[in-house]
Amino acid sequence: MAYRSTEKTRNHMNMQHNKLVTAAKKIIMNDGFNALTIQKVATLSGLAVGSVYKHYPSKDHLLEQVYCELIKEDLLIDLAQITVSTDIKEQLTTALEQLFSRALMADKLAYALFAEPLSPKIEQHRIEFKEQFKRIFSDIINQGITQKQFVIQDANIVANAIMGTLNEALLIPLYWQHQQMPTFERIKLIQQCQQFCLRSITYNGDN
Amino acid sequence: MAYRSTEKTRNHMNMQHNKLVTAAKKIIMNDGFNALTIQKVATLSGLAVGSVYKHYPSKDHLLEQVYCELIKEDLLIDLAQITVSTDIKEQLTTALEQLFSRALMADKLAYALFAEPLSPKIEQHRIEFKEQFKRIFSDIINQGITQKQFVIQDANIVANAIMGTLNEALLIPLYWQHQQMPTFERIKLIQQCQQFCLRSITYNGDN
DNA sequence: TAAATATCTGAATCTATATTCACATTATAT
DNA sequence: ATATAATGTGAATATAGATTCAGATATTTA
Repeated sequence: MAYRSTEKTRNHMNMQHNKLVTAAKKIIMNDGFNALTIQKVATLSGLAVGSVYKHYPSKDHLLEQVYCELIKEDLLIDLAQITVSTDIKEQLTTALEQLFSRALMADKLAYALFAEPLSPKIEQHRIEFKEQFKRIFSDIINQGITQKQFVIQDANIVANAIMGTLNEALLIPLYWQHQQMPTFERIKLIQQCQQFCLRSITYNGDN
Repeated sequence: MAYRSTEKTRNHMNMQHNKLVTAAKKIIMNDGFNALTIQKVATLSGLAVGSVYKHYPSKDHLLEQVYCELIKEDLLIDLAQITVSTDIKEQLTTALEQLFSRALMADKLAYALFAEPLSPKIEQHRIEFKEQFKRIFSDIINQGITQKQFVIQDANIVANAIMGTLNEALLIPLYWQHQQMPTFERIKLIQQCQQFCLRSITYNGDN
């Protein structure tokens, strides 16, 4: 007589949900957040417009979730990689290399996640993730300063400058070149950004 | 019998036009480009909505003009100031100081001009102005490299990194602090950003 | 002053999307 | 098989803001 959710329905629900998220991610990776409309995700995922709202109360909720998932999957820095070495300068070098190379590999997506104009709700998440990235760097920098390996300065400002370099020297140029950058040039770009940051932080940045 | 424009009408036209531009600038300085609606400029300038379109064919045209005027009035770097010294390192120091201090003095406006999300049309102007700023720096840097005063590196990438530092280390923090930064802290911030850039470019950045 | 023409006005129109909702379909439990 | 309840559907609605336009007002010239 009654009707309760069962294994089968829950499975189906999850399938639908996956289709939805997959479609949303595809749109964002190709054309960014601002290109995403409910119509498009609905069509691409094979659901109806109204069904989208069975999974998320609003577009912003959908975008929030997708934003967080994408940044965790594709851009979050692997701390284990960084602490492989105990040498603080090597740690900094690795961290910079990871941030820049991940961003450059993620192509359009990195632009969307870091630089594309977003609604305030999602911008808030971006700020929080940026804080995470920055904290990774400011921690390393402060350690280096304590160990008298790095120049004495405000580590937070430097962390901001690193994020700025990422945006303006990597993501935005790449975006305006429509991702048409050959691999060897990408590697050179990563190295130059890395060197730029290292020189400002360590006493002998030219390696 | 006929009717032709006369001194008086042209004056009136100009007055109206001024009121319009002034109102637009006021809105942008207070709340940014995205807060500007035709309704608001109309109300604030005392014109009717329809009259706005006697002066500009579209909102974007109005914004374009205002964007360019604001950046020229408030942020463009004074080249004469820079070339006061013939010492290339001093030139770089002055240029950085000018860029950062002007931005910090312009408060919300600098955020609006450099960092706020804009429509593509206006973004194009922003890119052009940024190119101007960058060229000022890359020229100085290339000179310094030729004179063996600066580290050998791609000056364009460095110029981008400087713009990035401006955005992430100055404008955005200031914006999120709602411009509540005491003067002495602003000066410290400018100096730190300046030092950060100098260290990456010159051989002895700590002055 | 009247004819001719320009400018002014703001309500009505247009556009692009997000969101809702009445109805249709599907699944469950008996 | 049927009653009950969830889920699916997409046309209709809501919203915000840019743009237009028919009529009102103002200015010029004769």
